[in-house]
Amino acid sequence: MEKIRTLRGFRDIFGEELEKFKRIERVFRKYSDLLGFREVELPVLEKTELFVRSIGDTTDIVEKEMFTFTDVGGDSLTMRPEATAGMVRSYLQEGLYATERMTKVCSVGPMFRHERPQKGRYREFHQIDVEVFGVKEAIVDAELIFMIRMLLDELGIDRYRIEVNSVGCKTCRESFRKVLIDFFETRKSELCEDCLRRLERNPLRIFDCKNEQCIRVTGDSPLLFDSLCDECKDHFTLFQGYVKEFGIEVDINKRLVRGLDYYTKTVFEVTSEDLGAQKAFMAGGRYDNLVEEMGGPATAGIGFAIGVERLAMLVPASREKEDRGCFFACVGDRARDHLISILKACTTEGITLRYAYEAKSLKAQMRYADNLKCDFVLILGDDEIEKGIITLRNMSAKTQQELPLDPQKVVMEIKRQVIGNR
RNA sequence: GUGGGUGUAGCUCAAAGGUUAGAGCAUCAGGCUGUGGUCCUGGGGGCUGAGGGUUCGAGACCCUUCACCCACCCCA
Repeated sequence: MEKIRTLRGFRDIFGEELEKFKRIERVFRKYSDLLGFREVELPVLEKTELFVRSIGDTTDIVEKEMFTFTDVGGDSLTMRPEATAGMVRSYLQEGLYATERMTKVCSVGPMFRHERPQKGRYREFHQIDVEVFGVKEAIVDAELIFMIRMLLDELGIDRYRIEVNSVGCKTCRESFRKVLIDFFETRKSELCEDCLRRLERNPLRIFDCKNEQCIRVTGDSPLLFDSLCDECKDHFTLFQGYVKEFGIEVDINKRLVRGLDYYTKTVFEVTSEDLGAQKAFMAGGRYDNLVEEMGGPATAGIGFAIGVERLAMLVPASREKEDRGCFFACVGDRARDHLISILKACTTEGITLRYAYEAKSLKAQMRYADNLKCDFVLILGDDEIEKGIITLRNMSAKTQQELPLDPQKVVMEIKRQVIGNR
């Protein structure tokens, strides 16, 4: 019979990788709390329309990467491919725009995109998401960069670049679009097939192309950054100044563009050369029109997402020594009768107690205990029972002592030695 | 969706068309009474990803298919 395995791009996450996930979340929650973010948990499944309207119906995500199906009632439903859409929906649905002057929220969970898997890219992947609604001032843009910096520092990651850019607002982007199309029309013959398609669709994304020839062309092209309107220019200048005050170095990448339609003004990406081709592991930006476009009041917004799988690849393996607890080795049926009382006492007092469920030779049990890297082994057999004692062996010190056969006293002694071990 | 690479034991990999497909690691059991790691001995474990073909003979060669990996597109 064929083994059933996970769907393509879906994985079991466990062991060392899961430990890194947990560490990342722990560090994240520390700073999201400190900076006043409120955590929310949102549905994984939403109406398809939510994503079509927010992400943009000509983006690749919406066109070919969503897990979409029709449910029994006939509605088109979609497994969320990113977090911001749901966050905006929730902000509007819960009426937060009316009850607080600004809103800082964050969320952690799985996202789904129907893409071809590769290094650092899966169909089910995890994002940590941060959003601020109702603040148009550039100081909050810088605050998010600061937050990113604190996270990276505490996680012990130092090989990365923070790239920033401005993609302007509706007005400056529209007028620039025409300039850009005119330019590329004159150089059409030099562009690759993909870029010719981009020219029709979204010419800004030609800047993303990895083809050398195209890169040469874009080198000669006018840049959106250089034709920002005064408001957008001022916003970016302020942002830069605040970032500098935080003492954070960022690289201005005037070619940086994002794949989602809703971004305005500030955009940023954190990249690492240690990740393979998918080198961006955090990214975000401002979206000052999105809330209104989704049917809410005109409300500024900004946020970013962390790709947890990608970030985990950069997190150094933790070398914290974990407490492997104690093993109970028993010889003979009479000894087994004491198992439950000892297990109860240990568990109550916070000591991990493990033992062999099936009867085995003492040698086998010792081997097992060693295998589990237990720090202590309790040995109980007929000899001990006769004398009313139990043997406690310290595995690393290779010493052992006799204790009275009393679960409470045994547990107290182990606790005392555990503290001494540290 | 497109291109390239790889599929052999739980894991990492051998076997240049010729016996019964091997090794290391892992696992389990022994090495005289009830004591772990090192060492020694032994055991279990495989439809060689699947299906077809060529051949006296296929893990190997050919075709098909599936899976995984990497890359493109795009994105975290």
